[in-house]
Amino acid sequence: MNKSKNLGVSSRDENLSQWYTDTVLKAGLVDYAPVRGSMVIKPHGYALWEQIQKELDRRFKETGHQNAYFPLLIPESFLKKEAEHVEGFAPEVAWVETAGSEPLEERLAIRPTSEAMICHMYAKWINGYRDLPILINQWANVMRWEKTTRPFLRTTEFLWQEGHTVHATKEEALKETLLMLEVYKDTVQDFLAVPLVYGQKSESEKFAGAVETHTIETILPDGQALQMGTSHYLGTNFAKAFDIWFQDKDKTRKHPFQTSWGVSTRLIGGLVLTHGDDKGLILPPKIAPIQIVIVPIAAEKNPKVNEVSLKIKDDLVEKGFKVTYDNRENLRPGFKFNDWELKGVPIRIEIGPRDLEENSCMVARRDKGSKEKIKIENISETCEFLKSDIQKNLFESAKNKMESRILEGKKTEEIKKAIDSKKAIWIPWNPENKDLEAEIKEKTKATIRCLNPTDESVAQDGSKTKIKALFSRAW
RNA sequence: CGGGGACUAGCGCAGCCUGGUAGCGCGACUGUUUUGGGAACAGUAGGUCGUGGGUUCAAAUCCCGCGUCCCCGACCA
Repeated sequence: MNKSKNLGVSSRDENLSQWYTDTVLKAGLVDYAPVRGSMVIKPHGYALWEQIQKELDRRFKETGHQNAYFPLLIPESFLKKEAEHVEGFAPEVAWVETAGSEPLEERLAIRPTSEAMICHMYAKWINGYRDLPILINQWANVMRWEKTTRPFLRTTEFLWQEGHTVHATKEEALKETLLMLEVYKDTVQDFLAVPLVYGQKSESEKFAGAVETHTIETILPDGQALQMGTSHYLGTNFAKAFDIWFQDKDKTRKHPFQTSWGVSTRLIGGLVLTHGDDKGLILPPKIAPIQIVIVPIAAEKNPKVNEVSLKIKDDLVEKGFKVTYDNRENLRPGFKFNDWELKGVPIRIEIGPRDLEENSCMVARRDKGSKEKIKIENISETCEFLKSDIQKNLFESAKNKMESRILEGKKTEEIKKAIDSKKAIWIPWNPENKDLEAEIKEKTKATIRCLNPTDESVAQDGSKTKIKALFSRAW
């Protein structure tokens, strides 16, 4: 690679952080905007978000949810109603205090999340059990004034979806919480090919105002965890704070049970960090906005190259592939190969005069870097195979690598060593006994990413437990 | 939010220490030859040196404030 041309990215192994910044910028996913922590999501990056949206939205609707849209601005008094909630978000909230030159009577928060606004509305809408369940999702932007920002992974403003549901019974709400975690898990693993660990959050790590938080996380190449989505069981905490009541079948007035769940553009960050290499992005075929790029060689002198390329393109489009024909005249083929590799396109077809003589073309796969000669009549079959094989290969190799970064330990003393060697580690844990969690964080910077069931073991305080905790540092 | 670094043409950088007419490479544009892993030659265009103050006859260069970014730590989808 010719780095002096400045089209390359830095080494992934040497400095993952720098590699990430280079890659998202040079692959054209984002650009920095003038306000600290804010970014432009450029077309190639936004196309990834659109793919994620499309896939999730379909699954939300299949599970009975509807989309709606709630306002951006939340009166300060609403935000204050749930004590833990306001405390959790207070440091990150941006406020609107004036309109034109007039100071507002009440400050308005730019939503850091929408529980307050949505619960206020739900209180109006819910009267009896026949009004339940309410299963609403919204696609929106939110704002959190973060201290350290990185494109996609943590930005001041970000795009996400937030589901907010209301149920007559606790069982139904708990079931919903886990159902949506399952939807996230399937989408991320199957569609983004990003392997996950998942489970419940500890008390200290859960969402401000929730009873339970369930999470999906991936362990990145540097051994650090990235939280990629959360699903919360809110119990009646918000119903009480926002005065949401319903009259049940037994004629008594009750608070309903709620959930909320969300994933954000951070998913794109996780996708990039999981699959890239020193040439740039690698996109799994299912999410790739461009699955196949066709690069013609010496087409200006050989009109037939153009003709055949376009025919192949049409055939592949007809078969349902997302195909781009790169007929830019001013660039040589070698440049185009590198350019599309940087952008992560999974399959590349090369066609030149030599191929025409043999009725063949070259087909290259981005994940392994290999290429082979294929008869033109077999192209769509080959692409069909590559589409599923690349998807499978990316997930399996990412999964193996992730698993090699997760250790099974017995004692809390093992945590430091694991963290120092860039690993995450499971430790038998008694969640009731919390002081040690803070101490471990102090000493090792590792936090509990999630809790999972395990065989009966001895916990940190010598008690018997059937729970283990995954410790790692977090991005 | 602390500690360190950066900001000069679209991109990457030199110039700053020691103040005195803004430079290099890549890219862009025009033309010709090229095209199977980042093309070659010739010509052309492109800059209020991040921003606001100060010192000076004179500031990209020295001093102070502010902004944004990067790296490393403390807090978080």
